[in-house]
Amino acid sequence: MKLYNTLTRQKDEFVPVEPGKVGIYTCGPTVYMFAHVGNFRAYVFSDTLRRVMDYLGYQVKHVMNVTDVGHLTSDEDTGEDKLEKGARQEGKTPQEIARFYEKVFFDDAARLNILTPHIVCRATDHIPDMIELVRRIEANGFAYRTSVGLIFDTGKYPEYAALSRLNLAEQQAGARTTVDPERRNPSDFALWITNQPKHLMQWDSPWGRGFPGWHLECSAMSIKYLGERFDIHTGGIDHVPVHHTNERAQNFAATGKEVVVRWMHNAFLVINDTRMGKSEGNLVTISELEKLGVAPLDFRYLCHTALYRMPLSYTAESLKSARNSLRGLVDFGRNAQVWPVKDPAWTEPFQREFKEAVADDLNIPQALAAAWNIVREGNQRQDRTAWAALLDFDRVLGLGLERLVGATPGIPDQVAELVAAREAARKSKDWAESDRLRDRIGELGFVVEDTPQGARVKPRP
RNA sequence: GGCGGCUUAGCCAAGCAGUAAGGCAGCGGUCUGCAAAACCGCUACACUCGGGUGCAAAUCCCGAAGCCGCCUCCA
Repeated sequence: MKLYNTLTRQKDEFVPVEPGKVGIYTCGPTVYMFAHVGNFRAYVFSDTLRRVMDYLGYQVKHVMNVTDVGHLTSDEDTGEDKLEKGARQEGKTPQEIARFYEKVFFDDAARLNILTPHIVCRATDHIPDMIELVRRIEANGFAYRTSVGLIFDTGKYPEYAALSRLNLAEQQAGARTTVDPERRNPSDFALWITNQPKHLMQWDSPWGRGFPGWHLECSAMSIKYLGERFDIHTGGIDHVPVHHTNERAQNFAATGKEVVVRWMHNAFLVINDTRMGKSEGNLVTISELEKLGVAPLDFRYLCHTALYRMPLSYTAESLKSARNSLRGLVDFGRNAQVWPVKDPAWTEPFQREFKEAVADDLNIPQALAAAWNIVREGNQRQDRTAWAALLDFDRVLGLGLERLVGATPGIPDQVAELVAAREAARKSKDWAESDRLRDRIGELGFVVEDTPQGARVKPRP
């Protein structure tokens, strides 16, 4: 299979570190506020990556962090911790805040059929691992002290700019932040932050009481769970220049190796020609999506309509399109599941197309096209083989088609009575009464469809 | 100022050198008491614009325009 690598800026053949296995580390949520649909595009992406790897027969180990400390509100290594700010605003402890939003995150993820990573690790549970990693970094001569704490010396790592292809000489250092005169290089960042007495979450360390820099947790935990050389690290494209660049530098400083073989980054969800972000004030959560009449899985389908590396338009129209598409797939399943199996082989070319598409840097749009071709031809053939193929595809798509098809919403007794009455009216060809009853059923929020097998009722779309 | 991305039908979006996937919407038809649902069919002589290199370019190169992201926290 081929996968894009941010480091090399090209698609190349995936060769696992250990044959038959793949280790994936995903930059997880900072749990101090609700995650929005833009965030979730990233997790649909990493989930899809995991599912594709599994589909192609790899033994997957998927690790994701939960950031519950150390993520400051500014990058000056002196600002307020996000968790603590949230706690102060809501009158709770940082841990209460973190656990609350962590739970909401995983509840939302579950509604998107995002599989829980095999290992979910909280930063605060790994402080000793982080301290140990910093010891190694310091022992290897990559750190120095300032009044802020222990600082990473990016000047010691010639490869520092490679991941994001930074032009450090031309970068306008401190263009939007104040320059710390104690730093040797503008890009240097804090490994361990001390002298912040107002900070609630503090731990003892060889460098004094304090707390870890943001980038540290991902280095420490990815190495702990996946080893000093692992296959894939995922995250949003915004993490390339700072977070992942620094992580990579830490990894090298501690181990002397290129720890991450392949970096993969998803592009943003674009809403009204701008990104979705807190400062943009255009956040939409999964719950709010449902208020708009859009199911979480409709959103998952939307994510599948574009390549993960391309910006995806999030509009009322694109959402509606995704919702209708998913309904189409489900409606097909309702019909197809009762057809006989006629020719078990005709879907094979499409299945091959599907597999090739997902193995080509996760080209889900192309894979989806194969699925729809099966739908069209399946309809013509009236062959359940089509449905079996779609259920196989769903191992990658994660739309839960089988469950969606099986889901039969409850029909209120009142509606059932009206339907029965209408059936009687139709039998006696009393069309006026029949139509009146259909309108009445419609007012109650249901649609009745006449089929050869009798009336079928479902909630109005 | 630096780095990067995008521009394909009404909308979303694949394709990345061999003559435009797929979905949504729309239109026509079959079915139906009428509908709905479902199904069948149709819908870009063309890929922002201008040059260039190829037998061949949406696809490669150069240039222009528009839009966007990152270099503050951010998926």
